Amino acid sequence: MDLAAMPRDERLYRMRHSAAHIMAEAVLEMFPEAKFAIGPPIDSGFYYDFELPRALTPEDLPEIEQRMRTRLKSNVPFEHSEMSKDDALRQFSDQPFKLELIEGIADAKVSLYKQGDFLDLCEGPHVERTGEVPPFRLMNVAGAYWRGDEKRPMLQRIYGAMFETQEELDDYLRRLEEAAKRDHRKLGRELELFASDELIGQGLPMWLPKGATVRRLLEDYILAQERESGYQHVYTPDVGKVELYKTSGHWEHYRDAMFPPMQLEHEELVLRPMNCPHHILVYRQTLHSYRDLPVRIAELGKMWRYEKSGVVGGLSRVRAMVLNDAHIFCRPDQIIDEVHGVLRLVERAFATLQIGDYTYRLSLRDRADTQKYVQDDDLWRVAEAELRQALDGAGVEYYAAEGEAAFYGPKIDIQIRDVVGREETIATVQVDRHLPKQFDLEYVAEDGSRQRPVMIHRGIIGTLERMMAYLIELYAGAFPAWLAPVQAMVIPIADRHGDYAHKVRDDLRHDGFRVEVDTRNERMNSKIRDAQLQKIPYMLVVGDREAENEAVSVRTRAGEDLKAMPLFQFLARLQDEVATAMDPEIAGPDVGGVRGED
RNA sequence: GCCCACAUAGCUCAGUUGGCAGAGCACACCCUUGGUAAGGGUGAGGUCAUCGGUUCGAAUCCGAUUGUGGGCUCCA
Repeated sequence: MDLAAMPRDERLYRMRHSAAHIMAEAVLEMFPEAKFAIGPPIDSGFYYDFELPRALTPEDLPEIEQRMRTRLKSNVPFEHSEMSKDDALRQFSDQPFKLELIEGIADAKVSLYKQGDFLDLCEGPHVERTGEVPPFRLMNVAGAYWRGDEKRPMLQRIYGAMFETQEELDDYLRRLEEAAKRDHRKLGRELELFASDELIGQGLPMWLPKGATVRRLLEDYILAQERESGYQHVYTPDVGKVELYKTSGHWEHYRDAMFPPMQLEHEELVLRPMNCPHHILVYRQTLHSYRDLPVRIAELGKMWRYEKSGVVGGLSRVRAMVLNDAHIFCRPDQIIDEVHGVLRLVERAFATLQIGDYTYRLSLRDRADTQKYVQDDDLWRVAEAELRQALDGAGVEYYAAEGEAAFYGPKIDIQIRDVVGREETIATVQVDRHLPKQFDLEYVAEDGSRQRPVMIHRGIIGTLERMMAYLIELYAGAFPAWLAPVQAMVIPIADRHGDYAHKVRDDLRHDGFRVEVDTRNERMNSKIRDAQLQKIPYMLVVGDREAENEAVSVRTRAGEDLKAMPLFQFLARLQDEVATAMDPEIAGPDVGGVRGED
């Protein structure tokens, strides 16, 4: 079949898959004793897993690449064949991973592909000849468990990037470089947003003054939104007795991710991995009437999770985090409305934050996994139906994903992608009938009977840590004016303008803005450069002319010179900009402007 | 947790076969007082992540620990 006539996806699939085979051939040539496992195409290229006599290093990649290029030049055909399973078992008798794969095949015959002398168990399809494989680049070596199972052997995986043309490949590599530039860990240090210290520990970052300012603004924003939507905020402790988590079921289902308990005189305390049990106990403090429901209990709740040492990093994966958390206790007939309310809050917050690229995921349990999820088929079926109904009613597109549910029920997760394309959950909504039962929650119904409320777990902006990591990368560090840690830097031209510069700063601060004066003994040019690198939205240059006229000369970080204007005029402009940004319904669809600014 | 790599000044990084610890930026001081992306000079700053080993001698070689990065597994 003619490659050019195929859909792009299929063409790329064949090319990438073929490149994986060629790489396996090259690696086997270098290491005749190598055991090779599987090598599929992926989004950006391909990989292949091997068990090798020694560890590969990045220095090995050029040689493997060179051997691959030689094979491309030889332009030999990919030949398809079939053989019986018995023959295949003999053929691959010294390849344990292949043997396992063959044994897992249901058919009597297995499919194989051969290029040159290299024969691989493979369903195909491939390109016709090795010369049809386009430009590629071997990227890195990594460890990966055989069949993704941490109890099986660790193999060495080689990743390659591949696109149809050299231009596309170059473009991909350039995008990776751009992504690295806006990595929140790099910008977090450069912009003094957060830091970590060996003496504190892994996954426990400190929020520096500027990062803390942004966080506080985010907190203030979301708390205000929640108050407007009828949430009641509480404060509850970071710890609880082990007994609390035995009742909730976390101890059984979540213990591996919890910090070990602290032994006190007469009790065992644990750092909480979730806020739900505490909010349940808040609910239980009074007897609720059906008239009171829904009761919406919210908190910026700190949670502690004992994440494995290999996964923590930056702000996106930490061991102590603050979740914009809430639990809605409602009657069954209120569920759909409440879920809709949550989805509306998410959409509004995301619009304000200029988060446009997100997807809805319906996270279901893996039915085969009887350990991870509470066993109660009715509960799961009902909850799933409700979430689907809510999603359909809200008119949003979504996809279902098995094995992504909470242990007590299915979820709607709102997924975003970080700069290098890794998917992460930000917002979540979960309908839960399990915990209300565990804690014997009640409300008094119209007829005086005691009924069990349903509990909706939800987060709008997720954890402050992950949201901050995401926003740093989304904005490339150039926070919109309403969120910027410093909104304006006053730049006096000479020492004699210091008094006026401080007056400008104090006036703006008086109106609630975050303003600093650069009093260093540097030239104006140098101060502008530094304010620019700090991505401060406005630079206010003040010299003789401005001091005489109660004015400021305004320069934006985009490099635009707004010329001199009266201070009150700048103030009005800033007030207007902030108010507009914080209310996207006023702003309309065009709230952008600073996203991606570099 | 597992596989691999890495750790030198606050930051970004040099440091040759084991032989006196380096630069730029940032910081302090002095000169300079300026009009929209880096003015000049001087100076201070390091138990080369930590602990142990090999060696006449270790930033350099070996081991362990801690931390960081890329994956895997997991996950907000």
